[in-house]
Amino acid sequence: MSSTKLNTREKILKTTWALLEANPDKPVRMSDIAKAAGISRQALYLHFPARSDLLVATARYLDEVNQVDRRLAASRKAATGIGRLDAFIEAWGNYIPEIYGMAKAFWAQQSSDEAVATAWNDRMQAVRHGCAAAIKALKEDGALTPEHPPKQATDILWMMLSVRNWEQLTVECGWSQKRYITTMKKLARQTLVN
Amino acid sequence: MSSTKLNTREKILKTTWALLEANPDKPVRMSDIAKAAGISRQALYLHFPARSDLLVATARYLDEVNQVDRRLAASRKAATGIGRLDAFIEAWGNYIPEIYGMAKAFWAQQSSDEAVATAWNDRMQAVRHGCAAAIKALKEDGALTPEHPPKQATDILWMMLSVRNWEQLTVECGWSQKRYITTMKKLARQTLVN
DNA sequence: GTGTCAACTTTACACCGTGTCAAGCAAAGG
DNA sequence: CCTTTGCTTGACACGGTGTAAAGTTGACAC
Repeated sequence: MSSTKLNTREKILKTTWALLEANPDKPVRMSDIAKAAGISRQALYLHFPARSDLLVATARYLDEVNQVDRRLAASRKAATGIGRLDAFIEAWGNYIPEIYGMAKAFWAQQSSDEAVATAWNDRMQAVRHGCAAAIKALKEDGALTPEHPPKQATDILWMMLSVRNWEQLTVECGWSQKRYITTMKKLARQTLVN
Repeated sequence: MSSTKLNTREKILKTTWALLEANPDKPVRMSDIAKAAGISRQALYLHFPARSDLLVATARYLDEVNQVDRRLAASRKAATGIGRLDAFIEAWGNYIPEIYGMAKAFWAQQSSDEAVATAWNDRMQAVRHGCAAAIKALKEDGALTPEHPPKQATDILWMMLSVRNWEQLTVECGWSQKRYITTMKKLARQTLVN
């Protein structure tokens, strides 16, 4: 069988993610992975030159499992107006909570290698891109009014707290972050039932 | 001088944070810290039995620097209504962005020790507590209407994305997370200018 | 002065996880 | 039968953490 190597590689990736998922708090050692996959530690290095390569490959492997390409495509070619929002929720709704779990597990791996961080940033960026595209599309549909409407103070607080995590999304949506927060503060004062 | 040891300890903590801040992407080694502080590596272990202890101590040290206690107190005993929001913004406004930078630097240290993770979780929790208290207080003041008002789709998307990060806050504010998202989706459909 | 104690120094080393090197082995396929 | 492929075992170098032991310096007590 010439596909033995491919099978082993697949098995390694599967096992790696299984271990990461099972221990989202502790770094998983190469020897642990080898043992769980039923192969020698050296065979691991035969397939992946370094631990960081294995981690990056596992991240890519998860893209397939989670059909990220399909989601990206789906959220791009969605209908208009309310249909767009439905499509967006359908495409990303269950993936967004999951990707946080994955990020946590990879974070715990403590790889100092930049490739691992980059690979993961790319994945988070894909989600942000998807969200930004959806918002933009809704805006173009006229489903959103261009000005910020009055908001409740809770909303403003939520946004102040979340804007840091999603600063890239803010930029992609064409909102200046600083100005955004300032506006939020101002609106908070205006809209409070004082 | 009997305060030599205290001075050295202070110097170590200061140096450690300086190095963390300077390299928020790379783990800082004990030898690096010792060198920067102008002492031997062993002196470090004399003050802090392990690297994780030093990291935890540095986190606590930052609490003092950032006057977290004062902020917590200030956001608790604030005025009512609009004054509360002002007090909240004054107390936490500049700290919240900063704490993300700190978290990043500590995250990069790749300490597998649970104490470090716990220490940092506690700090993030303190911020969440502060926010939750402010929101609750505003609610009690009657500054917020009890029902969710109509929202723009952007708001809902923001919240859907941020709710994961701040699930604890959701709980503390007495909101069920699942129900929150469901409500958000429903409101999104209702309020879209379709 | 002498002695003592505390803070720190230097040197050396054990441990652990990553990554490497070398030699061997079993099975598929010409 | 012989070669190639995909693995095996065993040994080891390296770097960073943490430990152990003996030596040095300076402040203060008597």
